[in-house]
Parts: sequence; structure tokens; C-alpha cells
Amino acid sequence: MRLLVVEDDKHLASALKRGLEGEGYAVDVALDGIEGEWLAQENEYDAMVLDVMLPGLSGDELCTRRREAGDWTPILMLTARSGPRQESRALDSGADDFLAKPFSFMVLVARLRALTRRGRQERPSVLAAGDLRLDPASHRVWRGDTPVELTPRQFSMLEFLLRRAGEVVSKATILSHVWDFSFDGDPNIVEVYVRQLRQRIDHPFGRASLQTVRLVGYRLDPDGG
Amino acid sequence: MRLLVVEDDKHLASALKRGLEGEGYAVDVALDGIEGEWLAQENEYDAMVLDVMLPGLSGDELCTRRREAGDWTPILMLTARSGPRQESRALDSGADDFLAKPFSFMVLVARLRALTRRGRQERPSVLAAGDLRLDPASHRVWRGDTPVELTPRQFSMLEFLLRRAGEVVSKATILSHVWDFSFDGDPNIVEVYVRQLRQRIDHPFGRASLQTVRLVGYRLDPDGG
DNA sequence: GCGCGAGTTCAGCGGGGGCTCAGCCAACCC
DNA sequence: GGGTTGGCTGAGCCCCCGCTGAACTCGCGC
Repeated sequence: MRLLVVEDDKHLASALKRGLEGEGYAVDVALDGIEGEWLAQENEYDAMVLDVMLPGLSGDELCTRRREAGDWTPILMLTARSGPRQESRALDSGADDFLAKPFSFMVLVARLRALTRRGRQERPSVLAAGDLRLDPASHRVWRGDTPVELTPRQFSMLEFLLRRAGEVVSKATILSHVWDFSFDGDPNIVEVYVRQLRQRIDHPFGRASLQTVRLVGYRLDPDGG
Repeated sequence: MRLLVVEDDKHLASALKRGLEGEGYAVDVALDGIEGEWLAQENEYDAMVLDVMLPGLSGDELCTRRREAGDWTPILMLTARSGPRQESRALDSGADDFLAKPFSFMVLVARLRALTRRGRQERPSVLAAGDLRLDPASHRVWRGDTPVELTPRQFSMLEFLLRRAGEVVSKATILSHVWDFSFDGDPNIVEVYVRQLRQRIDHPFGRASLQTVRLVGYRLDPDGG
């Protein structure tokens, strides 16, 4: 069982490391969000413990970004004080559990054990909106029972839209998440791919799941159109 | 299947490496305990073979420390002489099995096979995708009733793909699991082996079980094509 | 030594996916 | 209705990725 602890308070961080190692975990520690994200990208952990307040990249953001990257490692968030605001934000961003500081070490261990036992199986293996389904692992898409062929870029864009089904997503957001950060080409590319997606997941089936919200962006109907 | 061998006798170490690679394992070698611990920390092996007597850090100590770090990779310990003292120390330190020098290579392979089989919870003895079957123990492959001849590396790659049937696996993932860490050659090698596999398990049977997912990787059809 | 087979490297190719662009159309405002 | 703005469309170019065949190395057995 390998854990990642992201905590900027050095004292707490080393205490957690020693304590959790005593419980039989292998523990990696990062002192800020940037380093944490790097480690999370490069390694496969059985669970992560994130502080909400972090320099560089907050726990919330880090959590969101891991989920967007398709990483469903169990995440336990440490919130500064038991404020319902922080707690709900933590869960919204995709955390599996949270713990308010100050906390008892035994409670932390118990929660972690629950998380790692629950483990990996119940990650949403398939994203869906109505009868539109996408499986990130096998890289395949269906409308109902009909398989749909998509190019990698089309797939990546649909995956992103599905993770935000029901929300309106701006073209800029799509650009920055689906295209490389350094992309500085014609933003029209988003429209081009919207069209390609519609031609593959909507038109042949007489649907309209991918809606235009003029001047704002696009919205994927969570019911599939 | 990836192994770590920690053995300070260079002659024996390289013999083990070659022999085990001939059995289809990817093998990393460390010549002392320190290097061994480093590699064990940084990588996830399917089993480790440790010599008891090692410069730097003895096999016993290394074993103990891996267990303390929460690493329960199956460990086979090589003891210098069949002394009950060494054997019991080996098992006490958390090893799963031991073998007294001098030993027969066939016995080593058999014990390793038992360990890696036991390791993950009761994996099926025969891997299959549709009518494509692979038996890790006897090292044989069939398409339907027709036996298929594969070289060790081809076999190892097919075994890995079968264990992840249905998923898309990237070339980098394949490289790191089927080749050992010191390999830094042309990644094109994966494409070459994909082609060889297709020529043996697909083309003669008019199948297409090994699919290319452009820019992402390869996927073995869990139904065999 | 010689031949063989496995593993690896390499260069060329062919196609398809990514992206651009210019023109068209629909919506909104006056 | 006319103008303006933003989104849609279809064609086309280009380059990257994956495929392929052949050559080379190395170890091993005869």
C-alpha cells in the first residue's frame, strides 16, 4: 500500500509519514501542490492524503485535476476547520472523504483503511449521458448498442464534455483541457471538433446532445439528447 | 512479469538474468543490497530473488525493510548453505520461500512460478481472450486448437496484453513491463513485436484481436478478435 | 568456425488525423 | 430589412505516427 501525503506543514508532514509508515504504508511526501501533482502523475498510489490549503496548487484543484486526468485513486482531504463550505467543496472536487483538523491519528488510519479497502473497483469505469457511453480504459464509445468510431482528439474532447455533462463549458476551457497547454493555433478548432462529434454521436441517431450556448460555450445534455 | 534479482556474484547474476529472461521474465539485476533496495523502492516487481549474503545490506535486512515499508512482493531467498539457521532467519524476515545453494535452475523457476501465481490472489492458470489461450505454467499458446509458436519475448508481451485484455495499453507501459528498466533503445521495438504477434495469432486465422489505438496504444480484444 | 534464430535497429512509406482557411448561414440588434 | 457578429461548413494541406522489410548483432549449439 503506497500513499501520497501532500501537506505543507513540515512538522505535520513528517509526523504523518512516520506514523503511517508505522502502520505498514509506504509514504511519499510532497510539500506543495505542484510537487504533489508531479508525484501523483508519475506514480501509482493506493490512496492520497491532501491538505486543502497548499502553496502552489490547492488540494481542491489538485483533486479536480487528478480526476480530470482519469485518476480515481482514493483521496482523503484534510480541511482546515470543520466548515461545511470546505467540506462540500472537497467532496465536489472529487475527494472520497475528508477530515477536519485537528484530527486524531487513529481516525485518519481508520478512514484510510476504509478507503484503500474499498479500493479501485468502484471507480466509474464508464462515463455516460443517457445512452451515450464512453469507456476510458478501453477507449471506446457507444450510442445505445452501436459502437462509435472516434479519433483520439474527438475521444478526448467527448471524455472531457462527459465529465462535465450538464454544465456549459466555454471554448477556452475546452481548448485548455483538451489541447496541449502550449497550443496557440486557431480557436476555431473547437467548433470544428464539435461538428465532428455531432456527426458521429448525434446526427446518425437523430439526437442533439451537444448544444450550442451562444456567446458562452457548449453543453452536453446529461440525458444524452 | 518483472523480477528483481539481487546477487553479488556477477557470474551467477548474469546467468540468472539470461536464464530467467529465457523463461519470459523481464529481469533487473542489482549487485548489492543498497542498489537492490533502491530498485525495489522505485519499481513494482512481480517477485524478487535475494541472496542472503550481500555487501552493503544483507538479504535478510533488505527483506525485513521491504516488509516494514509495506511492500509484500513475493520474495525468494537464496541461502548459502542449507543451514537451518539461515533458513529460519530468512523466513522470519518475511521471505516467502528459500532455496539452498547450489540449486537447480529448474527448481528455481518452478518455485518462482508458484510464488508469482500465489502472489496475486488466485489468478487463473490459463489466460484467455475468446479462443486465444495462453498457459503461463507450460509456456504454451493456442488459437482454438492450433498451437502457436512464440519466442520468449513474444510470449511475455502476449501474456502482459492478456492480463489487460480490453484495456488500451500505451507503448510506454508495455515497454516498462515487458522490457527491463535498463532498456533505453528504440521504442519502435514495441511496434515490431506487435506485428510479430499479429502474424502469429491473428493473420493465419483471419482475426484482428490486437488493435491499434492511434496515439494511445494497443488493445487486445477480450473476445479474441 | 559456422549457421541459426532471437532481439534490435533503421530508414522509407503511406495514410489518416490535426489543423487552417475562407466563405456561408443563423441569430441578434437597430 | 440591413448590418454585424458569432457559429457552421467543406475542402485541402501537411506532417506525424505506425507499419514494414531488411539488415545487423549477439549468443548458442553443432
